[in-house]
Amino acid sequence: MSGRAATKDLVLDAAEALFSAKGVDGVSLRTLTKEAGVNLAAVHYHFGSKEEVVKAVFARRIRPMNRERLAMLDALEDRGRPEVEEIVTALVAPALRLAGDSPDRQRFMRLCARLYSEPAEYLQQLYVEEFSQVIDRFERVFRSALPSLSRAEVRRRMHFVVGLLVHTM
Amino acid sequence: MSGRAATKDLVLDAAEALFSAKGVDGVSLRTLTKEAGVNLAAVHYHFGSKEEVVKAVFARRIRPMNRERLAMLDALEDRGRPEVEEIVTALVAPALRLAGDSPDRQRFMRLCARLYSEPAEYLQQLYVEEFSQVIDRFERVFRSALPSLSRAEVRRRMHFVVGLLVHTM
DNA sequence: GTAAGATTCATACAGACGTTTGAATCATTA
DNA sequence: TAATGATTCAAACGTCTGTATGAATCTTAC
Repeated sequence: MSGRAATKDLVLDAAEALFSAKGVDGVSLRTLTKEAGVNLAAVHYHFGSKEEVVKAVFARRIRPMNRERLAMLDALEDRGRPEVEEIVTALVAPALRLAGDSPDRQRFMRLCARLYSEPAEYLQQLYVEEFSQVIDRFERVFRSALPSLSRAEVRRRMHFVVGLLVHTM
Repeated sequence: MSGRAATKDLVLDAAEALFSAKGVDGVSLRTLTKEAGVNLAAVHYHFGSKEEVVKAVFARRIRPMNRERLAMLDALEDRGRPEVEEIVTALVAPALRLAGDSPDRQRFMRLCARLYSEPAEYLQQLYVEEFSQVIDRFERVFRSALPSLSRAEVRRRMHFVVGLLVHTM
C-alpha cells in the first residue's frame, strides 16, 4: 500500500516537470518513467494511459484549489449573506495562491498555459468534471447576492472575471 | 520552376497553421503534407527534414523583419548621425509590424511563443544565423551614438529593450 | 521532338511510440 | 508459514513516425 502512492507520485512529479519543460508530446513514457525511476508499465498499471497521466497532473493541482474555493464560500455563507466582493475573493484568491510562490508552481502554470493554448479534446472532459460544480455553485451564490441581474448577465460577468484571472496568470 | 516555389509555400503555409494549432510535435509529416495537398516525400526533397521545415517557417517571417531593421538603419545613417530614439525605433517598429495586423500573423506569434517557451536545440543555430548580423550592427550603431557607455553596458541595455519587446509581443 | 534535369509519386525501412501481457516479486493476513 | 492480492518487471505487440529510394512524370532548352 505504501509503494502504490509513492510510485504514482513519482510519476506525477516527473510528468509535471518534464511536460512543462518539453511539452506533453515531447516526452515519451520511456523518458518519463526512466526519469521517475519506475518501470514503464507502472504508468498503465496506475493510470491506464498517457492521457490519464496528463489529467492526473492537472487534477492534482486544480482539485485543492477548487476545494478551497468552495470552503471559502461555505465559510462566507455560514456568517450570513455574503457581499459580492467577498464572493469574488473566494473565486480569485485560491487561483492566485495556486499560481503563487514556489518554482514548481510557476512551472505548473507554464504547463497550464501550454495546455490552454493547445486544447486537446481529452482534456475538455476534465475541465467539465473539475469546474462544473464550482461554476454552478458560484453562479447560485452570485445570483442570490445580485437578485436584480438575469442569469445570463451573471454568467457573462463571471466569464469576464475568470477570463481576466486566466489572462493575468 | 513554377511548381517548386508553389509546393514549398504550400508546405510552409500548412506547417505554420498546423504547428501553431497543435504544436510541432503534434503534427506528423503525413498530416502536414496531406493538408498541404503535396506528396509526403516533397518535404525531404525541398527541405531535407522536418526540423528544416520548422526553421523555414520561422525564417520566412523573421528574415524580412530583420532586413527592414537594417534598411531603416541604412536610411538613418544616410542622413547623418542617428539619434538613440531613432535607432530604438528601427529595432522595435519592424517587430511590432510583424506581430501586427492579420490573423495569420497572430497565429505565427503564438507559434513563436511556443517555440520560445520550449527551446529546441536545432533552433538555436537558426537564432544565431538570423539575428547575429542584426545584433552586431545595432550594437555598433548604438555605441557610436552613445560613446560614453561601455560595450557591456550597451549590450545590457539592448538586451533589456529586446526582452521588453518579446514580452509585450 | 528529344535529351536532361527538376519534381512528384508510391512504397519501403528502421526506430520510437503507447500499450499489453504474463511471469516474478512484494506485502498482507490468517 | 501458507496463501492471497497488490505491485513490479522484462519482453513483446502493432502502429505511427521521420527518412530514404528509385521509378514515373513533368519542364525546359536545344
